Order: sequence, then C-alpha cells, then structure tokens
Amino acid sequence: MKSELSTPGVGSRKKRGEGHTRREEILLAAKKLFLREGYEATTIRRIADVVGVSAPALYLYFKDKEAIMLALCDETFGILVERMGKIEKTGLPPIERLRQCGEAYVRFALDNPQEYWLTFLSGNTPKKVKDKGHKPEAIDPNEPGSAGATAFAKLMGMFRDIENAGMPLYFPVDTAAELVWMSLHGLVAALITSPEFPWTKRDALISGMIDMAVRGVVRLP
Amino acid sequence: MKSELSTPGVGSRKKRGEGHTRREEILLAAKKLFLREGYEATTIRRIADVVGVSAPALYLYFKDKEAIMLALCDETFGILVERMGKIEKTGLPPIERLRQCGEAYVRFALDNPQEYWLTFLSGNTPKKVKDKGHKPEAIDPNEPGSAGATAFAKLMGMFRDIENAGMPLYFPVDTAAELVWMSLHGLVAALITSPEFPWTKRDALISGMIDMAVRGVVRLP
DNA sequence: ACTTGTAACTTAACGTCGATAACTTATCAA
DNA sequence: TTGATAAGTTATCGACGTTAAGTTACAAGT
Repeated sequence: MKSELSTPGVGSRKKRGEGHTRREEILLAAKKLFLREGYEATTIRRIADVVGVSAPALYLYFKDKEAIMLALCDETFGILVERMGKIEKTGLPPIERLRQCGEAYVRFALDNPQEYWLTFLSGNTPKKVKDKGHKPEAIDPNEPGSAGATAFAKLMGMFRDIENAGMPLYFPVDTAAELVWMSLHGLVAALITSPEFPWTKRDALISGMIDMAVRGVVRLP
Repeated sequence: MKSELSTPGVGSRKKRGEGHTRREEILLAAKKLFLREGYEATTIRRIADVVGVSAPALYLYFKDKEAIMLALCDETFGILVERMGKIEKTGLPPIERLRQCGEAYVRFALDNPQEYWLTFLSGNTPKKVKDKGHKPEAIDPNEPGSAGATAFAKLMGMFRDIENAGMPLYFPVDTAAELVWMSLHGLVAALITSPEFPWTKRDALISGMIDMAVRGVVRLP
C-alpha cells in the first residue's frame, strides 16, 4: 500500500528537489532527455543521473522505461485535448472550427514529435496506446493512453456539425473523419520521421493539406 | 578489394546453401526474422544462427545491422518501382494513371507492411533510407536506399503530365505531389500501425482517399 | 528510549545487445 | 610446397534494461 496519505506528499526523504516529488522529478528529467536525444537514445541510467539517484531507483516509481514515456505522452496529449476544447467553444462556423482544429492538431504534433511518434507511429509501443489510441467509443479518460482518443473524438464530432449545418459530405461522417485525420496524420508522420528532407515550405504544406482535405471531403457551395 | 571476379561467386567455401552466396543467405534469413519478429527484436546473433555461422561473420558482408535492413528495403521497393513503371507505360489518361499508381502504392504498402514500416515509419531506421527515401532529385538508382526515391519521382512526373494535359492544379507540382503522397502515406501508416482498429471498410478508405486527394489537388472541369 | 516496520534508496550483478580485435582455417594461384 | 588471401572463429568490450539483495532514514508504538 502506498501511504501518501499521512501528511500528503511531504512525508518522504526529499533530499533534493524540495518543491517536487521524486516522480515528478523523474518525469521532468526524462522529458528533457527524450526531447533532446530521442527515446531510444535516452537511457535509464542517464535519466537517473540527471535526477541525482541511482538507476534502479526509477523502478520504484515506474514499471519500466515505457511506463515513463507513457506517462509523458498522457501529460502531453492532455494539452492537445485542452486546446481543441477551446476551439470547440468558439462560436465560429463549423468548417472554420474544423480548419482550426486541424491546424492545432498538426502544430501540436510537430511541437511534440517524440510523444506523437511513440503514440501513433512506433509499432512496438505499448499495446494500450495503439489499441485505444483514437477509438471514438468507450473512452475512459482516466486510463493512460486515452488522451489521444479524446482528441480524435472531438475531430469527429465536428464533421457531424458540418453536416448538420447543411453542407453535405462526399463520405459518411465516420469515413470522412478517418480520411481527414489520416491525411493530417500522414503530413505529420512525414515531417516527423523525415524532418531533414527538403520538403516544400512547411506552412504551405500544413495549410495546403487542410485545404485539400476540406475540398476533398465536404461539398462546397 | 572484393574479388568476386575470378570464377564468379563460386570460389568461396560454400559449406551450406549451395545455390546461394553467403550474402544472399544472410539477407534471406534476416528478412524472415525481420518480418516475423520486427527490426528491434531481431538480433545479429539470431540471424547468424539461422544462417549457420557465427555472429561476427555477418560483419564481413554488411557494415552493421542497419546495412542489412537497408539492402532488404531496396530489394522490396524495387518491386514497387517495377509495378509503377508498368502503369506509366499504359496509354491511359494521366489522371487515371495517377489513380492507378496511388492504388498500387497503397496495395504494395499493405502487402509489405514490415518493409514499409521500416522504411517510412520506424524512427530508428537508417538515416539513409529516410534522407533519400523519396528525394525527387539527384537519384542514383544503383545506390542503396534510392528505390523508394524512384517511386516518388514517378508519382511526381505524373502531376506534370496532368498539368500539361490542361488540368490546372491548386498547388505547384512539387507541393501537390508531396500532399498526395502524404495523404496516402497517412492512410497506409494508420492501417499498418493499427490494423486491429475498427476502421470503416478498408477498400472504401483506399478509393476514398484517392478521390479526396485528386479532388483536393486538381481542378476538375 | 528502544524496538520495529517500512519507504526510499544503494551496490552488485545478470543476461543480452551490437560491435571489434585477434587468431585460425580453407582454398587456390604461383 | 608455399604463402597470400578470403572466410571464418573465439574471446571480449562496453552499454543497455532490469532484478536481487542489502542498507539507511525516519515515524510510530510500546
């Protein structure tokens, strides 16, 4: 039993980072290293060094290396859900909300390439992330790996709004959502896994992909 | 200097696979293991075991583990280039050729998911594959890692044909090619990394994505 | 005040990985 | 027969993720 109950969170040893718990310190150090060096290149020992403890100490707080990254992914995708929630709440016409959400999604992914790669690209990632990665149904928002799912669900709801606003789609809503998400996903995947490739201007690709997807999916007047 | 020149290929020891050279045996064994277990899970020692030699022996034929995979990717993507070449040679209208090439590309990727993942999705893939993976310029077809490049170049040439046939594009040719490739890439990536996800009908997604991309990129009369 | 329990560590080590160095054997041209 | 060379081998390196087992700090119970 974890006894974070008596004098909550202040009971421990707390030699180092006075303001944080060990768990938070580990996540902070791991995030810094994952972002700078990449997932594979970041070693458990290196994280432990930065935190200032021995390597096995990390296993007191996380089951294994994957669990550390998983926790970071959740943390990060929470931000995306938050951002998309804000856009949803604006009173903009639904098609404009779709555009903004699409752009937000892409920007977010490019700002967090490691987390995005681990969640959606890496094949040998924890099954949980992939299985529940963007399932529109049966989401438990408190389970790790489901933040991305919530984001996808929001995108999908937007297509219903567009149709309800009187603009017909070339596809059923679920197919339309999948196609648009996949095209944005492809853009992001390419830019992330081959950032050094001489793509044409990045901003043009982003807005271009959104234009292409919208024009290809919704019948404009 | 490699002296495969005197009595070509038959000079060696040749204890085992009589019909093959060691190099081919290694590639065969590696391919089997990569496809069954994945890149990371396949070890040098395991490949060597299957071939029937010691692990360091592999380093006589390949610089490192990456080089083995690079050779395999090239081999596979050669088939794709071949298929797309056939489609190119048909006298079909350019937009129909584009559609068929797009479909061929997707089908190929879904038929060879492991190779596709290794070449375009896996983050720890050899830099060369990513760098030269689909570069439209400066292609040396005899250098490893350029087969995918040739395929992309073919796709790009098709857009020039479309424009020359009098159908204007919403984007410059290079951007158009990148966008269409990226959207197909996204479709493929999603289906490969999350095959168990309840996507709407697969064939509908493929033809739907092609329709969406074409409608989004080329101004139809 | 002294024991006891336990959370939070440590050091040591295991097994495996990719890769290299250094030695050995087989083959064949001279 | 020799001796160069191709084609291996065994032994080993350093680094990895992870586990086992021992140690220290500290709060509560008596």
